[in-house]
Amino acid sequence: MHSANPKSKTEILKIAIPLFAREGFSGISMRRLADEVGFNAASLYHHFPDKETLYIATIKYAFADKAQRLTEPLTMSAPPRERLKLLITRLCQQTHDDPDFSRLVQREILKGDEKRLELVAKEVFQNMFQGISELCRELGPDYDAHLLTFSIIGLVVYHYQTAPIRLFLPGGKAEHNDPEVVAHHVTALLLHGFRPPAG
Amino acid sequence: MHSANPKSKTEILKIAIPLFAREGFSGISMRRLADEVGFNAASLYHHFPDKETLYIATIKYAFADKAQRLTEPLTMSAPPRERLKLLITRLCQQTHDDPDFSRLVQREILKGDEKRLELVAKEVFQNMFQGISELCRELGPDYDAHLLTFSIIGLVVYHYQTAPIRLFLPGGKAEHNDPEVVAHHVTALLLHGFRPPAG
DNA sequence: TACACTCAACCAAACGTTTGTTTGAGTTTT
DNA sequence: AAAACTCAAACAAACGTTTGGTTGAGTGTA
Repeated sequence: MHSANPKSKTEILKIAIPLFAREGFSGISMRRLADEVGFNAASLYHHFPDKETLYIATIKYAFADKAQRLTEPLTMSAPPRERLKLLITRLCQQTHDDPDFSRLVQREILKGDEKRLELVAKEVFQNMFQGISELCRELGPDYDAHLLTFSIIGLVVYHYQTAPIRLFLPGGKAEHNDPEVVAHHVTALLLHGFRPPAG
Repeated sequence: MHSANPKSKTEILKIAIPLFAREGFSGISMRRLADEVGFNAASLYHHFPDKETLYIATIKYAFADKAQRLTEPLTMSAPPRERLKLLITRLCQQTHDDPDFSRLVQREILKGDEKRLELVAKEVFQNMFQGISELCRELGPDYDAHLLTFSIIGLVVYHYQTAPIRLFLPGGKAEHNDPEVVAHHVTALLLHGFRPPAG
């Protein structure tokens, strides 16, 4: 009984994720990737027909199951404000722990291929987006739910996106990357705006 | 008095901005850039010693004077809330009108070269950052000014950054890119949090 | 047990193309 | 005439990809 061995395939993808995330599609050659895996460049073509297929497979692999993890805090039964706190905390942890995911999403948006963006939107973000939107309709019924949803995500994602440059600007500290610190800040800002209650 | 003719040089840079912004450094070849300019590839080497120098010149050219325009609304004498509204409105307009600037900043952060990030931070963003930070200390004295400053910028920048994918998510409309709509939304959220006053 | 056979996995070498860059000679401008 | 500018042609290196294998574990037959 012969079956395609998925081990090497996913091992290639695991190594490809940070490479493509940091250097981009045209920034990583097949030889460079093969070197990192410990293969000859030709061996990559045994598992994938060409570079673009390998890249798309890398993205799909990096995005797999992310949708579930992101929607998890939304399914809990708790007061809206508690669900918001939980969501933001989880979002901060996730974004902090897996920066390559954010980078790959960023690069997909920068490339701007509509078909691929539509796929990513529907398969990765749609569930989380709708969950947050419903929460927004409860907590901020006077706002546009679409705008507010992206504001919540943006407050978290943009913060970690700009981490490398924030250290060079006044007041930047390493502890500003602590997910709990960020989550507390974002939650307070969303709930109360510029004038938070004491504590 | 002989000085290098800056005309061709800046014409090259003007054309290089959108190309590098959309495709990245390794995504644009010297031949491709020369074609767009209407030159032979070799001619580029009369104006710039190599590709990297050309790229850095492109960034500097794209970033020039941006610092001034961004700080302009901060110098006005008006109540803090008015200055905030003005700042956010201008930030939305600027980000909307010049998407390539945001893209180049994004790519610089993605690359993560510390020396170049330090340069960009100090020469492009420092003034604006400090101005917003002072405004933050007036409007939201209970917050960390550094975190709050990045929250303000992030609310605007992330919104336009994600424009290409927002259309594929529920509730996305073209009018969500209107700077006035975005400015109104962001200002209300910052001032009041989830529960804005009527109107 | 031994033998022949299959097939996924891997690699060395080479393919044609594209890359960044250089050269040298021509054209335009001053 | 001198300086600034442009180009066709060529360079080595790196690129994505193909070719033609070798290997070793699994399977069926005797």
